[in-house]
Amino acid sequence: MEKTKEITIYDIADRLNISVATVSRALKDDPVVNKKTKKKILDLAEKMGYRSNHFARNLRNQRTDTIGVIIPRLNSYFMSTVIAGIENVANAEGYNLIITQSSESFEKEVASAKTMFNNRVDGLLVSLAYDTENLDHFEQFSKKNIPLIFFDRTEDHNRFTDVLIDNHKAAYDATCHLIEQGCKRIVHITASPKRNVYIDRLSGYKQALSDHKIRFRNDHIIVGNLSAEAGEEAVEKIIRMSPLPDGIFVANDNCAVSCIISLKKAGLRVPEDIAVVGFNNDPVSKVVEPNLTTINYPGYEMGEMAARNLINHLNGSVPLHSTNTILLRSELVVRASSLRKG
Amino acid sequence: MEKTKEITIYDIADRLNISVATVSRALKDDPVVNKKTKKKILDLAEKMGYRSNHFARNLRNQRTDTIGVIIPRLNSYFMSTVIAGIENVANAEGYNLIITQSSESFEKEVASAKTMFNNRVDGLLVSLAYDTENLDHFEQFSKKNIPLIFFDRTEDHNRFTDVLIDNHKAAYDATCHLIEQGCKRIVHITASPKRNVYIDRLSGYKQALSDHKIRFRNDHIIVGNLSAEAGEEAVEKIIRMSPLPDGIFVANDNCAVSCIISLKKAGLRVPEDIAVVGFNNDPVSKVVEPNLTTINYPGYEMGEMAARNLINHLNGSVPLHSTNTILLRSELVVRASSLRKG
DNA sequence: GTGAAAGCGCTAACAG
DNA sequence: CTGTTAGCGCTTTCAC
Repeated sequence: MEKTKEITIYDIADRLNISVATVSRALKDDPVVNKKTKKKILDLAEKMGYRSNHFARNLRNQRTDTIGVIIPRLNSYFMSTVIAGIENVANAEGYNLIITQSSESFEKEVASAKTMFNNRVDGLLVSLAYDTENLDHFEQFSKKNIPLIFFDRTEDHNRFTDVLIDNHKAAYDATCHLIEQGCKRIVHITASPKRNVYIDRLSGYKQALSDHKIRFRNDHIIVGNLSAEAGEEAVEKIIRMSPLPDGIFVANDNCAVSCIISLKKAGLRVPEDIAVVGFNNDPVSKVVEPNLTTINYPGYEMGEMAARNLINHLNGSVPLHSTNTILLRSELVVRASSLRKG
Repeated sequence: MEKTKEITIYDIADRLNISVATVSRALKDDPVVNKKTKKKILDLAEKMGYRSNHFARNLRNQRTDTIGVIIPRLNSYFMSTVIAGIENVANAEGYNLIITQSSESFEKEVASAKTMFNNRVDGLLVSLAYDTENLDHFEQFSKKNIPLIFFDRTEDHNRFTDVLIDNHKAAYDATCHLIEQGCKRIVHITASPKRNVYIDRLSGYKQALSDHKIRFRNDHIIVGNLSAEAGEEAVEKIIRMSPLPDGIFVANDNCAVSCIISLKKAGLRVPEDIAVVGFNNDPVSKVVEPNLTTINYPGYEMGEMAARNLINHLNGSVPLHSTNTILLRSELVVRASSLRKG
């Protein structure tokens, strides 16, 4: 695995009989260097195949131009678009991304945080694992004033910035929509309310019921992991309920789609017997029949926003802790799976 | 953005009145260090919040423990699973990932390659952009003996390793299946055959026709970008063909699903009037009605395989250029969209 | 405008 | 088993 020798600024300096200081300056386009000298240096550097050594530079500069990203899983359309948004902004600003997946495990998240810390990322973007219960593993960043932004999945705190949608309101809107469509017995399928997103969606759901004088029933909450399998299991429970529910609000699209498929298999009509609303606006919502009513969740924008904000912190143009929560707009997208009127 | 001072091995050495060399050794768990000394060092390091400086280390070691990944886009289920596979192996082996998207643009891919080069990745995993026409931008890696592996999307060459499925055979199987189901006029929807995957799928399609004595017709090839929109446009063309085709083999699932939806809108029955087969086994293939027959494409395994292979090269346990092509198994998954018999 | 030189933090001879 | 020391390649004062 031997590599051919790297060209350094010393090689260039030698060949040109000038000092490394001048070469270093020329390479950074320092205006203090004589134009002709600069041109000579740049030309020779090109010709010799010089590339700057990031480590030497980082060692001096104490920065890495790297942003760390910790996400639960890279397996949803939503997360892909978030990453795409982050990548887009970060690359344009000359930052690299280091991405790790916590696989929804608190332990792996702690390990990831450590990796990021040791790699001295300049800043960190995090969407929390499902069962993360405290943020102690991020204290090290806050101690060193390394900016950290949570997106989508967060946790109560008052030290970092969050980029979110208003999950409470989105869930409220979704539930109200079902009620307006005539639903009176609405089941909510969600994940165990440890994470903000599920807590807030649940509270929005409850609020909508309460505002419409519908009594909240605990047995109308079905908790699972929001997978396709969870959807099937939930439907099994639902069809055994009496009286039969007439609406389902599911906290993500994949599970909602699975519910629709299972309901149909069970001989129920969607939306006539049971209306369904999902969450995320995954492309699959336009494939399932009937098409799924859902909440449009701006993943790409969320990624861009989180990255932009982080980089603003890094550039010092925005002081740390100046922003606490950035809310992105989301909206209900009504499709056939919930339309029982007009 | 001031950071609190970092602890270095010098600080530890000072406090313990020993040399930095010993500290350095202890930190790497060098067996040559006295056990008691080692324990003292490790304890103090922990207590002082020491973290090793990767740059200083890299500067010395000339390696980064970083693997670069260049992909066209992070927006498909397939690509997400590939990345998950790569990430899994890389993390387990102590490597970090730097990921960039070429956004299907040759220019961005060249820029990405340069970024990777300047970041001195130890190795590189690449899936080529759609319109990449030459591999000149990867020559720099090969010159420096930096191992480079292409996965999925590749290009003729004889210098790097490829990790692939047998696209020709998969397409052959898919087409034969349609023929066995009684299809005689099979349209193939694909992307412009610049990339191996599309070239090979086309050739598999042709071979299947020829083996069944069906004449190849140029107007049965519809070229687009395999998006959902491309699917709609393709169907518009198809329904104007006379005689009407009775089978469609689409080079990816998203587009195939869009075709099914459009065909149904046009009043055609799938599979009775037109049978459809896709490619990738994206989860959406089990949502569309009828469920989509497709090729199961092992993305996660492909990612793992590519990463594992690269790391073997890096560890020197496998000499560079020792393997040229790794073929992964793929298979036809028959579902309702193509079943016209039995 | 340019140069000399002191590190940034770590590792690996080499010497003891 | 431990210490001394010379760099890895670059940036940045401080002189000139």
